[in-house]
Amino acid sequence: MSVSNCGLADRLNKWVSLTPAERDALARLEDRPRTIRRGAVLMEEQARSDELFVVQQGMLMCYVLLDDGSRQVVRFLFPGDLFALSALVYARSPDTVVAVSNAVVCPFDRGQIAKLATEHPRLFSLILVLNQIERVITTDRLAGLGRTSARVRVATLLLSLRGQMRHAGMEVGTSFTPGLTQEEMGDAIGLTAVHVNRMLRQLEDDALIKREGGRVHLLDEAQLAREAGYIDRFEGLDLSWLPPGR
Amino acid sequence: MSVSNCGLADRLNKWVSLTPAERDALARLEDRPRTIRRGAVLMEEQARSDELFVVQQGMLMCYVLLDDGSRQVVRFLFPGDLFALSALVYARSPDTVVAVSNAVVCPFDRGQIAKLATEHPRLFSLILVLNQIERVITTDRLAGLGRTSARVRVATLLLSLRGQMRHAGMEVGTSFTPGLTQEEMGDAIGLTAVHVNRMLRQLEDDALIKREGGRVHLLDEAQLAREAGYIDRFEGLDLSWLPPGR
DNA sequence: CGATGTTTTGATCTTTTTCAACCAAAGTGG
DNA sequence: CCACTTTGGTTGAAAAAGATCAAAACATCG
Repeated sequence: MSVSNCGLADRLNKWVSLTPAERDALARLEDRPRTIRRGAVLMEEQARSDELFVVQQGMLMCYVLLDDGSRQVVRFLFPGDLFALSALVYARSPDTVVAVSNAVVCPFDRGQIAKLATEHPRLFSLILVLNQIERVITTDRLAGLGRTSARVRVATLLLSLRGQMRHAGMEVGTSFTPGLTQEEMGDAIGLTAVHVNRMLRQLEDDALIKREGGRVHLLDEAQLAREAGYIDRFEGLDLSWLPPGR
Repeated sequence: MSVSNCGLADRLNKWVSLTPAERDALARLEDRPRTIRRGAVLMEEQARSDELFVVQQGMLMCYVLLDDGSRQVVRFLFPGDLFALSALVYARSPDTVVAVSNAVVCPFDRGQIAKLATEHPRLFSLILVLNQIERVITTDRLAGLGRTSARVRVATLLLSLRGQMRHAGMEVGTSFTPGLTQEEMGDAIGLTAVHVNRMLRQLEDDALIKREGGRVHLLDEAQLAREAGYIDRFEGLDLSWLPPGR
């Protein structure tokens, strides 16, 4: 059981050393794995739902549709990510979740969270920590959309996708496969597919990246990160305040 | 003590009926009120800090500065809001916090949160709930920045500022005082001050709003909300899963 | 009253979108 | 296995949205 299935436990165990009871509790969140195929919609915006999920394998994305038909991708999900936590607050999902690649997700009941809250204060605290990290990442993206150029947004997207994959335990070196169409990229960073294409070409002409097939090579990572002002929000955490594990 | 000081307890008490012990615990978070003057910087981006805060009175904003000197306001704070929760994860603040009006805030230690986690599971759960609401609001803003026009963004800003004020227990009817310069508004919605001005004028010419002094009247709220696709994220919560209070 | 900061307006410039066409790769059905 | 459709990528030209620059009008506050 405890072999790396790339779920939540492995993610958390990098930060604290989980007790056997805690491992058990986490395992219970992931005891109903569900396989979904690329392109499948896991949850529709506005649909009733009271389940939360852990991603175990693959890549998914969350988006909202605006009145004029345009789409905004609000988040990409990778193994170890929790999602649909909004079910803790709203009866209807605020966004649509779709699988970008084949994937495995594990639904679990809201009641499990209440149980964690009373029986495993440290685990529950870690969920708050995850939430907090996400919030900071989302505000980084907010600043990117509000105040940076198309070129910088594309560079940032590449860096952050790779960063997320790395943190999810996928093997990624200086080259990786985003697995997104240029349209999807554009919807994530507020650009048209056409303009994403031009910016990718520009980055390639400037010898910052190289593309072949679906693969992207980051040729000058330092320069990219400098231009993008990219900060890895999974680095340098300080969790010394956490209550003891049970 | 329990008279409405517009702090966290009053906010939470609208959703659940707090036990005496819970009220006590919350009161302890707010036992060191600090008064700050309009314009004062409460916390600098990148500064070390391990305190969290509750807003008791007034209005503050959080922003980040980008490399090119531009600014993005990421959040406005009102009475009852928690902030600097990022201190639970990072040793350095990701953003700058400044008072937009004279204000009263209450700092408290990270350890208090750990204590809540073990002793008051329901309160701790409610903090997660607050966090979740914020996250959804932030993604709404993300979609706004990525995919909506300047006019819509200005309309949304007005509606959401008023919404936040109302939820903080301030008296606001169809007219209210944003208390922001047009530059600050622009920095919140990714526009220049000049363009904010033009959009405000346009909304006024279309008889959707009226301005006098610092006051804004929402003349046709229904139409504004329709154009903006505005959703009040403090409405319609479902907190039935919460563990019992202690 | 002078000094400073904010709002307003016009003119011009830049960035990004829109529209349209074409191409390559990958499926699909016969 | 081959036409055929579909999907995604690429490029150019024109249009639109918003930014930038500059100046003047207003406010506010010592």
